[in-house]
Amino acid sequence: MDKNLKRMATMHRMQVAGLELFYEQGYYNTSIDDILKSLELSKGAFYYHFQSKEDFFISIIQNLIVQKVYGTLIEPIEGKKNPLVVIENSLENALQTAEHNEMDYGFVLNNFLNEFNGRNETISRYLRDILKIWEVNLITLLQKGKTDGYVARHVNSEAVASFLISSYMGIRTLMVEGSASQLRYNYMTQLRGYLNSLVQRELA
Amino acid sequence: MDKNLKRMATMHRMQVAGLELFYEQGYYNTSIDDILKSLELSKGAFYYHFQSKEDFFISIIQNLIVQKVYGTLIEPIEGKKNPLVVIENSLENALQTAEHNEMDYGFVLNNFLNEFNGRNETISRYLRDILKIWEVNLITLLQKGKTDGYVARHVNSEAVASFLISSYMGIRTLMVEGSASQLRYNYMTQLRGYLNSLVQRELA
DNA sequence: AATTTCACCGACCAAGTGGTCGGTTAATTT
DNA sequence: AAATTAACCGACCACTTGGTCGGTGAAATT
Repeated sequence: MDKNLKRMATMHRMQVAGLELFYEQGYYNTSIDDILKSLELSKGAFYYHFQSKEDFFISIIQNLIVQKVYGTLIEPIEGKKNPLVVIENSLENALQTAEHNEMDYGFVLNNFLNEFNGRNETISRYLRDILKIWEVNLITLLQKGKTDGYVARHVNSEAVASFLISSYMGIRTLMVEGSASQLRYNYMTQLRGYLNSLVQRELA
Repeated sequence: MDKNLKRMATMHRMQVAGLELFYEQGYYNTSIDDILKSLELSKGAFYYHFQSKEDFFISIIQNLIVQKVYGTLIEPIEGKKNPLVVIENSLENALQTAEHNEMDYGFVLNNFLNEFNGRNETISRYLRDILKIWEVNLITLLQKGKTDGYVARHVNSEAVASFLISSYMGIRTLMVEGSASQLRYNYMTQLRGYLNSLVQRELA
């Protein structure tokens, strides 16, 4: 049991350091030695715990990236009342967190998706699955919003979800270059305008 | 003169092959040898024409990427009449082109921006400059649209431009994973809804 | 005809790359 | 106390990387 704890602790340390470097420098541009150097661990330790660099990255996806996306984008919208308000708040919070992170390199999922798209199908699938979960949650929430009278009937929930995800991924990339606060503010004004067009109006 | 022609021709061949491979596999994941192999040229030829891999990529940006972005996104909107219609058409056309490209790996600018963000400041700047040109053109167009009575006065042109760019970059990333046609269609419906909220309404 | 220049060749280099493997050490089991 | 095992070390391997450099043949200059 104590053994298992140590094992888990070391693996976790590696995963955390790995995600940080992969996120900062990219997967292909980060060597296993880079990660090990920052931890003062050896190749032996790495290959004792993980089968390969790819296997290592997949474990990072499953253990860290999934939770990250869940925590910031999915849990905050689960089973809440007014979808449009909830979505607006979740995105605003996510952007604010990013803005205050001085080492921001963009939306984790988007960056890795971009790096692996068409180059590593296995990893791409894992990443796309997470995005899919977000998408499904958005769609479900919007549909429920219709029956609850918050969202207009004519709204195409799938299309709205894609549009929201797209715009969020894009603005996160733009924010990396600086003037994040201004971009966030402008983005939110436009997002509010867009969301407003989906509101179920009172019948006259 | 004839010499210069040959020089230019070889450089151009390298740049075209380079862009193709960098776009497909990423910059860091593509070696100079990869490019040379596809051209049956040698290292000597490469370093005769270019100083380094980075120098080579910068020349690709200036000679190919700039034109690409200009042709698909900037020229189609320059000096036209109704901004909202023009923008809608330019984005729809760009998405259609991407959709019919069977080897689509996303929006060139977005992909490279992602790969170099925070890792190579020199290259990042070149890429951001191109994006900036697009942005400025959008803003100018929207402002002119206000004086021409197409765009509502209250509209924040900068914010709209950022929002449009964001959403476009995002949808292009999503389209890589497949079902491009459905995504494009859905995106366009939402975009139209959004653009519609910017229209200058007739005064009653 | 002799010389210089252009465009290119390809062997070579140091510095990495992901991955292997025979140890070692401290803690558990027996 | 002896044997086993989990966790880790670090030298090593084959291979790839970006980049260098002394050539070479054909074309242009002289």
